[in-house]
Amino acid sequence: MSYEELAPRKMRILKAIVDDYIQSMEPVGSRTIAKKYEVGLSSATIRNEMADLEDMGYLSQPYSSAGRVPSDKGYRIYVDHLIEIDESKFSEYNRLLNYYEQRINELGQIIKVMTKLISKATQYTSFSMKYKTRSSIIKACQVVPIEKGRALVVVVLGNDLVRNKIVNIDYSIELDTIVRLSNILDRKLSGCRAEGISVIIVNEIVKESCMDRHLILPLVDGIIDCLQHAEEVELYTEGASNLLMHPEFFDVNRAKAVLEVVHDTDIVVQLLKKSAEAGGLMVRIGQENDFDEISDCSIVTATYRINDVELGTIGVLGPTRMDYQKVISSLEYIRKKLNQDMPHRLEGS
Amino acid sequence: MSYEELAPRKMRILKAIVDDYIQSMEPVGSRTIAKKYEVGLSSATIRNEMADLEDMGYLSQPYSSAGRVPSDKGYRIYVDHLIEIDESKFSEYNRLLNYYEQRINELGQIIKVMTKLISKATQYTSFSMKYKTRSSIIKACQVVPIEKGRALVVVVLGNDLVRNKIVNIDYSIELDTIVRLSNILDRKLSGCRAEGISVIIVNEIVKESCMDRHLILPLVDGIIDCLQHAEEVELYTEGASNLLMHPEFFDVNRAKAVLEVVHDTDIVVQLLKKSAEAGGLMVRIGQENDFDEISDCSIVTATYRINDVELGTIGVLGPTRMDYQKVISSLEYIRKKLNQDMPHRLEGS
DNA sequence: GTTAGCACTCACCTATAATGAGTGCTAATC
DNA sequence: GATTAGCACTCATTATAGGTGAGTGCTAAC
Repeated sequence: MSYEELAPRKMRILKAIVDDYIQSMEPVGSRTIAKKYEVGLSSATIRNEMADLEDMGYLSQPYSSAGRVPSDKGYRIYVDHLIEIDESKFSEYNRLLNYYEQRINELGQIIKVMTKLISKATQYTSFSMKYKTRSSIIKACQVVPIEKGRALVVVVLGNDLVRNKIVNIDYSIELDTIVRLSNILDRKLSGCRAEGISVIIVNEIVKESCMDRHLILPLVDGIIDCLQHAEEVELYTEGASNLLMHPEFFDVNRAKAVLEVVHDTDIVVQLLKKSAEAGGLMVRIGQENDFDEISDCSIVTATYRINDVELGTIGVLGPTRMDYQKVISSLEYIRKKLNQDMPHRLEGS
Repeated sequence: MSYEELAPRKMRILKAIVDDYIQSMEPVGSRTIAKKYEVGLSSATIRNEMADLEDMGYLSQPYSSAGRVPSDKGYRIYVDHLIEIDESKFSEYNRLLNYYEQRINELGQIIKVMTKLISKATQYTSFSMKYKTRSSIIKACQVVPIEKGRALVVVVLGNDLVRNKIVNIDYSIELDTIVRLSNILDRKLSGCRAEGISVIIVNEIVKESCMDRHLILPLVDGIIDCLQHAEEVELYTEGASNLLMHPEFFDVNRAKAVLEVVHDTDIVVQLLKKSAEAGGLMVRIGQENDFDEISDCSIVTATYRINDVELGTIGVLGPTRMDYQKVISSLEYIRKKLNQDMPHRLEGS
């Protein structure tokens, strides 16, 4: 969709309307704009401009003599051209972040904390998603004997994520055989990409171990299982009930529909993944969302990368009448923060 | 609290009132009882009995000329003495359960599925909690080398739960040293209870490995870390938004307060743990709950054990006006089901 | 001990009127 | 030609008042 250029004055008025409506949720009238915002114009002139903006589809009127309300198209132009990102206000994040700093020991944890902060600060619902691994190179793998007939397969993946699975093995296999096997598997498979475990490699393992194929297969299957699970994502939701604070969800049915989406892991992951594809920041407004249940909601997502390694995606879901400025600024702020903090963290522990 | 004995007729009337109110949420009048329920009495007589029941605190009146509503005390006597558990209706569970049966591969999974079914069937919110491990005997432990200076500690616990942690080790340690160390650790610590890793054992390990103490300590610390995390619980929530379907939560503020509790992992765990202490089935009605936010809610919890091994706790949260009969029957049904299914599962995979 | 009858209470519903924020249009002004 | 002031009109929202009915407590009769 391309948007015709709008005269600067129309832009100013549109911005004022959206700003006001975001704050009050009341249809905003021409007099309000004339009084509260510094557009040196009378209400009558503004009235005319508003009529134009409505004709162009940026505003709409709930009923004939009410004020104007931004349409999805209006929000879109607001988000694309009228927002002023202001990161100066987020010192609160810093304070809270420092508090957590010391106890953060895992890569994903920092994003989790951010998610919590965002939901607190914005009063919307926020999500964070992290691929359990993306660069699924096998860094190391090992077989741990548990007891006769059973062993644990452990795989360490490219980004230090660990996956494991208990497998049943032949009763006849002795403990030290497992240790030997474990070393062979580790040597053969380390460095492999997930999809690179070919039959050829398995054959080599069989040959080198001098053992029967059917004794080894359960172990290899276990390893492959670990890798498949590795494509899973970890989802973290914060502040779902915040949505109930916003008047648009005072109606129980609306609220229920939205909360069902919020609690549906599959849908949320789908939504966040879209952002990852697009890369960087993404705003989907109202009907632009694929799901009808949230056609009166907006989603802002940001996917963070360092050295082309995808760290995760953070998303915020709120009513279409969302404080885009605050949300977008927050996510941008976090991007800076991550770029600043993560590199040393990545080489560090 | 001890409750005075109630005359059988009063009991019958009380049951009728609670049954009706649970279904309709409307204050129930004497005429309704006389017509809909088979107590061969006139409305006037019932009126007198109701007045008595109100005096005794089992009922209350929203306003002077309205019907009666059960009080917490009324629900209590209903739950304790008037419920008929009927498990015949839950064939639906069976059908759904069979569908999932094949894909259940983990111990806790079956409880998760049950949780989902319950929330669907009852239209309330349900939880399941599982200790990540309770019998924290070390079944096996192993050190997996990842790369120079780093290794992965893996601990398999009594109930087949696996925990792991990446630790930094001295740069000078060679790969085969780790393998040797791993075997020593496994031999020395297998069979240990979590709290039984004494300094003596560590000293033995140091001696046998002929290595410096400070080289080994990071590994031992890693193992201990794994065990400490083992006391954590896993919580699973299903159907949070179901609560919004019940009229008592049409008010946004009530709904928000309750949903906040539902989403607060710590509080929910606390609630469910209480049940574990009490053992078996537990019903907490309205004000009996420790948290004000849910003083208009009831919680039914059931902790399941087999051979004194705690499998987990399932809980249902809904409005005080809850279909206790259905909820309690469901949880009892599941207890039967678990006793039937789990034993072979436990020895099996 | 039980029941029928009756006056009384009080939430809830409905209709109507009053209010006021906001508009579109027209004519006067810069 | 663009801007503004003025005015009649629209329509959601709020307040008020009367009517309705479910349910009670009490009394007297069975």
